[in-house]
Amino acid sequence: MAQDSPTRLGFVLLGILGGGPRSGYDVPTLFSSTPMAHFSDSPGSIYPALRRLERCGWIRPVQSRQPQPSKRRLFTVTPQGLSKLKLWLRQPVRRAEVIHSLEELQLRYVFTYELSGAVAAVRFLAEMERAIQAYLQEPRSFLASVRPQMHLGGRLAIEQGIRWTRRARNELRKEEA
Amino acid sequence: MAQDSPTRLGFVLLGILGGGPRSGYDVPTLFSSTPMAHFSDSPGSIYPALRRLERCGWIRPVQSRQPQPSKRRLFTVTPQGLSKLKLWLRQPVRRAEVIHSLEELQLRYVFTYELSGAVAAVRFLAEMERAIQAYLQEPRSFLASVRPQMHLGGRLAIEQGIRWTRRARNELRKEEA
DNA sequence: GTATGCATGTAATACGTTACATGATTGT
DNA sequence: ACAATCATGTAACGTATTACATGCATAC
Repeated sequence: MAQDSPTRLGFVLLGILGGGPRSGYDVPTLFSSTPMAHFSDSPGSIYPALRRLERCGWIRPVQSRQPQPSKRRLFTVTPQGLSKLKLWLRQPVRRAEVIHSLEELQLRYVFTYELSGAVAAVRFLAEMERAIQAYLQEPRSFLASVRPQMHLGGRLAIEQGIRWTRRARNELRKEEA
Repeated sequence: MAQDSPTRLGFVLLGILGGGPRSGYDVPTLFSSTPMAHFSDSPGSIYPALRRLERCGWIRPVQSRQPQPSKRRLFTVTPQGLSKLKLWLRQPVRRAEVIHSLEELQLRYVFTYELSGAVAAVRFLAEMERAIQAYLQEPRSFLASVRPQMHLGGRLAIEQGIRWTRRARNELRKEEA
C-alpha cells in the first residue's frame, strides 16, 4: 500500500510544498542543482509521485486566482499531509539511517529548518550528532580484520557526517545572532 | 540493455570481487554496517545482480579447490570486467556526480585505493576536490533568491564533501609515512 | 505562422524491495 | 535426529528511469 508509506521522493515533494504552493514543474528547478537531488528531475518520477500523494490526501490542487497562469497546476499540503510531514521530520534518528541514508537526514534537517525554524533545526542537528557519535564508537572489529582499507574508507565517509552537523550548527548560531 | 551499463550495485559488486574471490553471501557482511551500503543487503538484489554481471562476462564463477566448502559459489572478475571496473574508477569527476551522487564518488575512492593503492587514491581525491570547489564557486543565484534557507542547507551539504576529501588525503599521507 | 520554450503527461522497461522458500551444513 | 544457521534462490510488487508525446503560450 502506498497509503501510509510514501517513498523518499514523496517526502521531498511534501517538504517542498510545505514552503508554499508549487507545481510539479517547479521541483526540478528547485532541486536539480542542489546536492539534495538524489532522485531524477524527470517528469516521469515527479508527476506520478504527486498523484500518489494526492490519492493519499496529503496534498491537494489549488486553483490560482491569477488570470489563467498557463497550465501550471499548483499543489498545497493538506492538514493531514502536514502532520505526516512533521511525523517524518520528528522521527528519532536511528542507527540504520546514520549508516544507510545520511542524505535523508540532511533533507530532514533542511525541511525542519524551513518548517519550524532555526531552533528546531539546531535541536535536530544535535540529535543527529549524537547518533553518529554512537555509531562511531561501535567496535566494528570484524570489518577492521577483514579489510583494513575498506574500514578506513567507511570510517572517513561516516565521519564527514559529524563534521557537517557541527558546521551546520555553527552557521545557524551565527545566523541567529 | 544491461550489457553495457550495469547499475551502481553492479559496480559495487565488481569492486568487491576485485579484491579477491567472494560469494554473494559475503557482500552484506562486508557492507551492511558500512556507510557505503545504499543498496539493500537482501539476497533479492544481490543474486540477480551477480547473474547480470555473469551474463555480461564481467565476472565468472570459480570452483574452489577446497573439499566442497558448503554451497558457496565464489566469483572472480574477468579481464574484461576488470577493464570495465577501471574504466568506471578512472572516469573524470563530473559536475553532475558532485551534485547528485557524492556517495558514488566515495565508493570509487575506496575501490581505487584497493585496486591501485594510496597514490592513485590521493590523485582521485585531488580531482574530486577540484570538482567540488568548481561547483561551490558557481553563482547559484537563483537558489539564493528563491529560498535562502534551502541555499544554506544545500551549501552545507556539499561543503561536507570537500572537508571529507581533505581529511581523507591527510589520513592517506599519514599512512604512507 | 513557424519556432522555441513551458508544463504536463504516458508507456516500456528494469531494477530494488519485501517476503517467502529451499537445501546443505554444523552442532548437540 | 533435531534445531539453528548458512547460502542461494524465486515471485510479486512498486517505483525510478528513459524516452517519447502533447498542448499551450510567447516571440519574432
